[in-house]
Amino acid sequence: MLSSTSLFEEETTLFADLILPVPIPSLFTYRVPREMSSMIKVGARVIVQFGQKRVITAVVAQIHSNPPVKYQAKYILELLDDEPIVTARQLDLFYWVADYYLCNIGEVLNVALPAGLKITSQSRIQLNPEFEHEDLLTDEERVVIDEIRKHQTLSYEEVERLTARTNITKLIKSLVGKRAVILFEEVKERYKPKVVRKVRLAQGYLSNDALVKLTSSLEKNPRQQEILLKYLSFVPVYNNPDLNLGGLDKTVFSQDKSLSDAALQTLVKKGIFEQFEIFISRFDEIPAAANGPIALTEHQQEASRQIHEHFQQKEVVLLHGITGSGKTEVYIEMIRQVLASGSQVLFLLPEIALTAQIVVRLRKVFGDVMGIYHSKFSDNERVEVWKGILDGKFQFVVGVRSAIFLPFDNLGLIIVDEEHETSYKQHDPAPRYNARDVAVILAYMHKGKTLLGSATPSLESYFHAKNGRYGLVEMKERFGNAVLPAFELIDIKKEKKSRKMKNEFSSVLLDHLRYNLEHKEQTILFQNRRGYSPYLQCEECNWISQCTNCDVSLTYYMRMNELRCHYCGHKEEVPRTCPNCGSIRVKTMGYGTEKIEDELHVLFPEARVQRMDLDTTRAKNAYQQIIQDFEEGGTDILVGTQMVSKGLDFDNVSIVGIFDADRIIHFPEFRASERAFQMLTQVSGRAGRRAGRPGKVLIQTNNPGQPLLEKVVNNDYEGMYEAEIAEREKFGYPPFTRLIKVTVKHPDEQVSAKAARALADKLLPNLGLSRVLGPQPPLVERVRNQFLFDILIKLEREKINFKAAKSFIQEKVTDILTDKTLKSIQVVIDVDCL
DNA sequence: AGCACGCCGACT
DNA sequence: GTCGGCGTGCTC
Repeated sequence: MLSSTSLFEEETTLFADLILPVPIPSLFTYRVPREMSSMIKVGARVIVQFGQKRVITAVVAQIHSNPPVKYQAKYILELLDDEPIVTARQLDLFYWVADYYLCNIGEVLNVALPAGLKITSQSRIQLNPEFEHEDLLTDEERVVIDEIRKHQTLSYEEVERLTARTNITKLIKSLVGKRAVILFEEVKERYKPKVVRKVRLAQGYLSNDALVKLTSSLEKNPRQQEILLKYLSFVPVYNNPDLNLGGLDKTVFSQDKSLSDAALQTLVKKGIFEQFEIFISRFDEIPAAANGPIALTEHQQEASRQIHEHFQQKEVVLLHGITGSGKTEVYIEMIRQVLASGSQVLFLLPEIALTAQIVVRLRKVFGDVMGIYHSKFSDNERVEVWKGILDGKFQFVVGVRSAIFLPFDNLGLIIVDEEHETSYKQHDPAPRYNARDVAVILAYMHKGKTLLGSATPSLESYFHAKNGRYGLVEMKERFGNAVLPAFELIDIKKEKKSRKMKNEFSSVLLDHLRYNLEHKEQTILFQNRRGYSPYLQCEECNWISQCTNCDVSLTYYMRMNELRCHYCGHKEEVPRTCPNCGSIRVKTMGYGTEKIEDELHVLFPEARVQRMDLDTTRAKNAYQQIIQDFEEGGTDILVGTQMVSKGLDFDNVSIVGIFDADRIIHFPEFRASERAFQMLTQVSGRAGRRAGRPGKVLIQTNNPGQPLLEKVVNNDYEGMYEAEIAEREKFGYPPFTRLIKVTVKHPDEQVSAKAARALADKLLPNLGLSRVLGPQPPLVERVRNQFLFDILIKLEREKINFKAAKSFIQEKVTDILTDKTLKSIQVVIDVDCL
């Protein structure tokens, strides 16, 4: 009362609205403990109890002093960060993503934060000190109690191992009920900085005088003297006392077996040495290369000039540069300029391209101001990139799609390389965002620019560029006189008729393979299908290997001798006879990379063949290993899926062979032509990279006359674009419309169908027949025992209020989910689905 | 998403 | 009679 009221006001209780990394639409309000009030900031992480058992990390979205009226807020348990770990800009972006892609803010946070920044809570049990009635325990419970007495506490997993039962909740409940044990939560921060333990001389011993005295005083302690001498040999403080500050790594002493660790300890105890720890980076320190501008060719300079010019007016520029036109140099020049102006740069790449050569190259140019954000990195490494951006260590980040969520505060430029890549779109857990599109928004929020690059741009981007929404820059010359590869279309039908085929191989392809082997040149073979064969079939009764959980055939894997489902991961043993009729005439049908590889071994026993697909690159360094091997000439023929089409530049590849082009071209999907053109062009680009000597691309097809192949052969992107865009306009597909796919899932086909129908009926009156397609079952009707129905909604770009339409759709979905007969369905909304 | 609560079939 | 199945509803 006497003291100032302002002091009193400062003590009003604060509340914090938190974003929890769970799929719940609302924020949650917690009470800020008094001692935390002056410390807590928006964007900091806190730990809270959520529900009965869970303890989770949340991020502060708002701080205020309005106590909630309908419930009693719980206290925040702990504040993890003194400074925000999520910036205000990021929060804006998270909200934008949640809003645009129709998902919960918590789901965005969940993909944005690397796992290392989320703490885990693990339930553990300990003995209740007041436990008395031991006689009440069952034998099983007694075993658990004995074990707790031995180890103080046990985790759930440890109890599970102890009892050999699958569900231990009942057991633990019973123990709690008998007042034998107490449950508690152990909270662990996952991120551990990497530390180095060091020692250095204490202050008083730094002068030469003191050192001499010290050395002689240790005459009687030879072990300690040895340590001192060792230290001085590494850190000559008598020459330069400042060196002492950095100290010496303790491992230097521990690795030398002749030195005594005990003696070192004594020196520390005596206060002659002092111990300290430093945090070090998990990333190698690579200094940037000499900073002179790289020499751009005339074409590259021109492209660079045009990009700058467009950026005067436009937020986004599309750089359409054919394979080998030297886009990378243009990027490097751009990055360098933006960094020099003091802004940050983000360079996005599709997942597989990131491990490849371009990263090495960029690292060489930019050294350790460049951070790498990649899914094959460990949690700790990812947290280090995150923190490195926050405290200014990394000005430039090369990363995969989730890198758009990193804590930038001043982005000048985002480059999206291979912008047409579908892997920029996240499919499975929400948010189902497209990093390429989010990048444009993110750059805009930072008042920076976006540069999209591709040899085969997506129709959407090219459309925007043609219409002046984006700037368009084209690079149509191959770098350093390298010529485009020559194409040959091989008519499989003809070859079959004249019996020239050897299984999947045409005689033309075989001839070229043979030639290449003899001349020690390398070949890449492309078949966009994993496994040995996509299915097995009985020749007697036509039985086909099928997944029990999904409506797809099981792919046969010869090496593993098993059948696998590519949708749910289900595995089966290969039947020796037909499970239906018992016949032994079960044959493999169709072919994948494994079969091609296998046949190559038979056809060319001396050839060194490598396969590169999802199955051979699971291990952390497998991908790099295969590439390195190929680069060094250890492989003659590389067989692979689309993985071989991205970001690989090899000098000695003179032949690229493509199997089954027809399957890619005629895939039942409206984007098939675009995709096929992109894929075939990208793979073809792997051939003939060497100046002055054209490589050759052999495409096996049943129909060499089809227009799309003609366009691939002539490298006629423009032609493909014109033909496709006309179709898209005619049938109302992107880029003229935006697509939203609503998928209904339920284990009961009838329920699923009924719900989808009901939803479509709710949408139709307002949106109209032309905008609502379906419901129809997707290509694979059943996945993981759930029956799927898709409703595709097409919304014209300029005509329809997209935001309003989306909330209308969401409203109708909520309606359906409250219907008591249908509420058990799952609904997935995919905005801008691919 | 988890997790608790609650109501119906096969077993010590 | 219990154990355990998963449908439903809530979490500040």
